[in-house]
Amino acid sequence: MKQSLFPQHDHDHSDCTSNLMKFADLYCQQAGLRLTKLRRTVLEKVAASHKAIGAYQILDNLAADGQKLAPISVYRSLDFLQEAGLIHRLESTNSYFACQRNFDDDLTNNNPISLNKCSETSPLVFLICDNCGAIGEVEGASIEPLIETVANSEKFKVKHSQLEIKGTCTSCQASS
Amino acid sequence: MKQSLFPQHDHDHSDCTSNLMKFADLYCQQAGLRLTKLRRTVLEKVAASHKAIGAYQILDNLAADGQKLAPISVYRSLDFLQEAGLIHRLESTNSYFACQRNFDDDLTNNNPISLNKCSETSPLVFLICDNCGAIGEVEGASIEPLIETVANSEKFKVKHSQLEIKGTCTSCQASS
DNA sequence: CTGCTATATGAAACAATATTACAATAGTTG
DNA sequence: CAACTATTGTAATATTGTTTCATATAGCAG
Ligand SMILES: [Zn+2]
Ligand SMILES: [Zn+2]
Ligand SMILES: [Zn+2]
Ligand SMILES: [Zn+2]
Repeated sequence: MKQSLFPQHDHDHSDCTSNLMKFADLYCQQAGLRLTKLRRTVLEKVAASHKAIGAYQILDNLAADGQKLAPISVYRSLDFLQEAGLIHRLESTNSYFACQRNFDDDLTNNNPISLNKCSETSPLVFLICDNCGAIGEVEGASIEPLIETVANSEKFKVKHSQLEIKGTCTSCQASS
Repeated sequence: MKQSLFPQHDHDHSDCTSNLMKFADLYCQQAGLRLTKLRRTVLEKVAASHKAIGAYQILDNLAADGQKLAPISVYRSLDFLQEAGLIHRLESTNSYFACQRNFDDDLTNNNPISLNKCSETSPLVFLICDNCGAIGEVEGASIEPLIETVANSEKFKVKHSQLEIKGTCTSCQASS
């Protein structure tokens, strides 16, 4: 059962985070990646909402928790998490959000974790609500052929692509 | 006759710039936009190559010409030029490049200038060579329906979208 | 032309984002 | 344990972009 990319503003987000963290633990373990305490904490901060968060917001956030870090520490964790495909970076706003592609299925069905689920070799497609800040991540498969076509016509060799679509999400349209 | 998005590295770029500046003058005049001396100079700097250039590079560049400006002056000009659709901003690299969509036809055929040629309401699609830095700008029309489809399925109201595709251009593949 | 007004530019300080370089510590392996 | 690699700490610095207020200039009405 397919659920909306944009959860209701008042949904119970604790489910989202617990699933996400559970997935992250399993995924890193199986991929041989070290989700250290710091990296895990940073991921929790990023995953705390469906909005994108800035590096310095995370920094302040951690400071408020009593954990005072230098910017570089946060950036290093963000780099790791991005490499791992657990978070993405919104280029247009210098901010980061947790990858929300449906790992729920894998977890609830006890499927093996798909290691390359969010590999950056497939195109990234994001719907960004400029009202509430929520991000909806779309499976990039549908634009892949189109990108191939464009690239082939120019004999351009594609390594990575990212599509950022800005506008207004359903929830925000309803409450306007 | 359609020419490649990626000109040869050794092409005569003076044609590109003179056409571009001629178009910019006409376009701004007809659109009632004021392409002031400063804005025009900044546009020349941006259009000096098919690569993207950073705001502070432009600043240094102008300083080398004896024109010492504050950052804000450059940013204001860049904002104007972007609003006018004469340049674009690469979000992933905080840099700016001149819009190269074919105005040549209009100029050589004495067609009326199409005022909304590069309106930001249509999707922007860029091919970015990570070797030589050249940008190829693709007519976004082909991905428009796809974006519509994705957005409609989520009842998302699109305002703006930008697709950045990174890889290697033909010229650079040849000389590798 | 003269003064009025809107637009554009100048100048200085500052804010936000990100990186470099090197030291210290923790984890892993033999 | 010793040696090695990966991670984190610390401090300084680089890069990118904005706020604020003052000044200049273009376009226009009288
Ligand atoms: Zn949630
Ligand atoms: Zn919203
Ligand atoms: Zn050229
Ligand atoms: Zn190239």
